[in-house]
Amino acid sequence: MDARAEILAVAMRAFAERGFDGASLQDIADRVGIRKASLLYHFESKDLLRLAVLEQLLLRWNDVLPRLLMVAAGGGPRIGSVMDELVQFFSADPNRARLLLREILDRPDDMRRLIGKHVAPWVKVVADYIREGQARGEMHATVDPEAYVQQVINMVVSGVATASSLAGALIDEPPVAAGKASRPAGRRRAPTTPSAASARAERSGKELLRIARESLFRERPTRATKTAR
Amino acid sequence: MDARAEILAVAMRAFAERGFDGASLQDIADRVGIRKASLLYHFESKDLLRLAVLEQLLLRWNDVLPRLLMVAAGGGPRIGSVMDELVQFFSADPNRARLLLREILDRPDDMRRLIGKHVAPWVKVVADYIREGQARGEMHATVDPEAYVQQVINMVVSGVATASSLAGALIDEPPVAAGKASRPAGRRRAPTTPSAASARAERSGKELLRIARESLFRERPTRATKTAR
DNA sequence: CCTACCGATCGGTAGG
DNA sequence: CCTACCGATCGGTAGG
Repeated sequence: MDARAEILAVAMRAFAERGFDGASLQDIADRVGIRKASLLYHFESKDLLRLAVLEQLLLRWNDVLPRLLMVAAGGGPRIGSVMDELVQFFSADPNRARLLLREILDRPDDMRRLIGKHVAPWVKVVADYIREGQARGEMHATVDPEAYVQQVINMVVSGVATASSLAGALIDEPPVAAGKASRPAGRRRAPTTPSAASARAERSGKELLRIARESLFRERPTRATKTAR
Repeated sequence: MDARAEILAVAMRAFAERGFDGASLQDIADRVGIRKASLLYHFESKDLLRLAVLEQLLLRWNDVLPRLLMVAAGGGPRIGSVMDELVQFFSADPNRARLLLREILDRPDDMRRLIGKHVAPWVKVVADYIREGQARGEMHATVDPEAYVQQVINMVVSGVATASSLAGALIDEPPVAAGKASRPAGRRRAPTTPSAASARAERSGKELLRIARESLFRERPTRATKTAR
């Protein structure tokens, strides 16, 4: 593999998991299998490495953006698809969410500029789409489009980034099947079986989508089966 | 002021703003106005200082908890008040939200335990309250109570922590009055006037409350005018 | 609470 | 891409 690409991948993980200050160049170099000085041959400084990691993340985001905007502005009446696209991007690699969140905490002013430049434009598009939906009476008139989109983005990014701690601690596994496997009665459960973690993530993700939907659309989005009245 | 209390306050700010690794004992000591060695006389190690800061945060939370649980479980039908209590706690000092978010990112396993111990119990209470509301037909039957509360907590904490970057970049100031002050036509606006920032925060916060409400209650929360059925 | 000091590690450079 | 090295800073200790 291209050395630069491998360094970027390793650095991405390191910055996302331990933070920019917590991750050392020595540590990144070790994981790549080169000397620290060699790493600094490819990236002139730690800060330039950080910027390259961010740039790479933006590039990947630009891959899914066109699809997202087509779904939003084009024919499809499914704003749910926009959400799906968003959720999938960050769920595909939770370190993307963690990295962004850390950058926002570490360098809020820089990130405000970056978000204003790379995110605000398509948020505007989605917000306009919502305004159309409001005009057609499909969406709640009380929705504040920009603020709504901001809250949804926040929910998705932060939700993915904090899922292991928040969902892991607050959500029990779903009942699954009644008493299938014999779980020893003593302790509550294993620290976290991967399957249990994903079950929690699913419950959490389903609720996220429900909240986003229910707070946007006026009626059940599924063909109304003569609700009450 | 008590030296320990002053150190805790300064350390809280430092850890929240720069992260545990990014904040140095030297820096904290300087801001307190003592020597680093003196700081380590009050707190045996940097890690114990971190734990003391976290403990202090939990103590303050325990101050508002009883009020919150009374509102939720007691007579008041206002789950909105629970939200208000939550929002107010973190808005009163955004560093509380930043610190918690950083700890979740830095030590997810530790925080999962801490949340399971100190947060899960009252989440259960609120979730039970929601189940009652569902049984009475006041709240959507599709709500997953635990997952809902988790998402709302996530929204509030992350929302407060990232407000300056996310809301700051995505939300324009509200129209306020039409063309009251003469804003020079050239640049878009000042980097961020404090009043503009708070206006954004208000729009963002209002929408957060709306989303939480609309996705929970079946009808307009105002007195049901003979609900359907 | 201070002065004085420690080994370890940090990001980064010189030179090949 | 490497070896060899740098000054600065880190958390922490000894001793008063």
